[in-house]
Amino acid sequence: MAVKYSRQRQVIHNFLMGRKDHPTADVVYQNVRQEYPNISLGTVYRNLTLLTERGEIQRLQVGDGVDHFDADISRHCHFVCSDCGCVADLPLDCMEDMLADARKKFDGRIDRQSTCFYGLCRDCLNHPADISERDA
Amino acid sequence: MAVKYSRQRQVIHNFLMGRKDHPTADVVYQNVRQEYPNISLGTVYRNLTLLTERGEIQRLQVGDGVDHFDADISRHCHFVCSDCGCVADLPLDCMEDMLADARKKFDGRIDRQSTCFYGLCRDCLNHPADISERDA
DNA sequence: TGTAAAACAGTAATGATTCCTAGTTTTATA
DNA sequence: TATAAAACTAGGAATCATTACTGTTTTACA
Repeated sequence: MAVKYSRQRQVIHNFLMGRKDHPTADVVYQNVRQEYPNISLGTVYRNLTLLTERGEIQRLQVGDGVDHFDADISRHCHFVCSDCGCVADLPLDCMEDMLADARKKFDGRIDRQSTCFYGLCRDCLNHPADISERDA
Repeated sequence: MAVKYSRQRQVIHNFLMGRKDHPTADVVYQNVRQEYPNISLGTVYRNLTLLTERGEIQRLQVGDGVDHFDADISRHCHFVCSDCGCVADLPLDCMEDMLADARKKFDGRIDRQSTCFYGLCRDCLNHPADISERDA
């Protein structure tokens, strides 16, 4: 199935490339809709999947039940705040070594790795009041 | 909220401790039902969540859209086969170093880490016919 | 331009998980 | 042992992210 150009796909990809916060499909939809009012949510999902399959973006599953998308396809780790849910990049030098080590030890083929750290981001550490408000 | 004993919870925990393949909630349900015929799926979910919150098991989100559960709560990586979807343990020595490195570089608090490798398991590598059948 | 393939908008369907409620089990205490 | 409060259960309804379907519009190319 040849891929044809679509304005919608380009707008989606452009939007993603301008963000560093790894938005969800719905966030992409809400934002792209500002400049492209009658794009449909299905189109957003279809193109995010297509771009992912073609390796132009990557899909992140950080464990909050919603897929996030990242236009940065370099190999890097992520951090997810257990309080506010924000997702940030966390580049670590040891990723290559780890992948090599895993390939050495595992009986099978390893193609890629996904590493995610969990904790509290700086903002949530500095504003503990927000946590009690949330739990109240 | 104090935790009271429940037969269902114990059966669920026992079942998980006897498996190394990181079953999903539904697999737990289907199996536990053999010996406990009218346990409900909601009870399975509730107890898996409760056990996870109490740190007696861990929840794995490997990116197939379904939660997996692991009675082994030691720090270890996982491997997920992109073909058959099986989930296996993959212990690596470098996990401690990686966590230390992440804590050094990240401005915030890091509590835990989740690392998952993706590729083809040995069985799927050895039976490439299954792959073409699947795609056909 | 004319046409076939691919993409679209809009909406319905799916499926994992959570929520709800009335009834049951557990546990602490008398 | 009774008993009462708190926690738990079964069963089913509700939620919500994502995918599938359908008739229409774009794109690519002759």
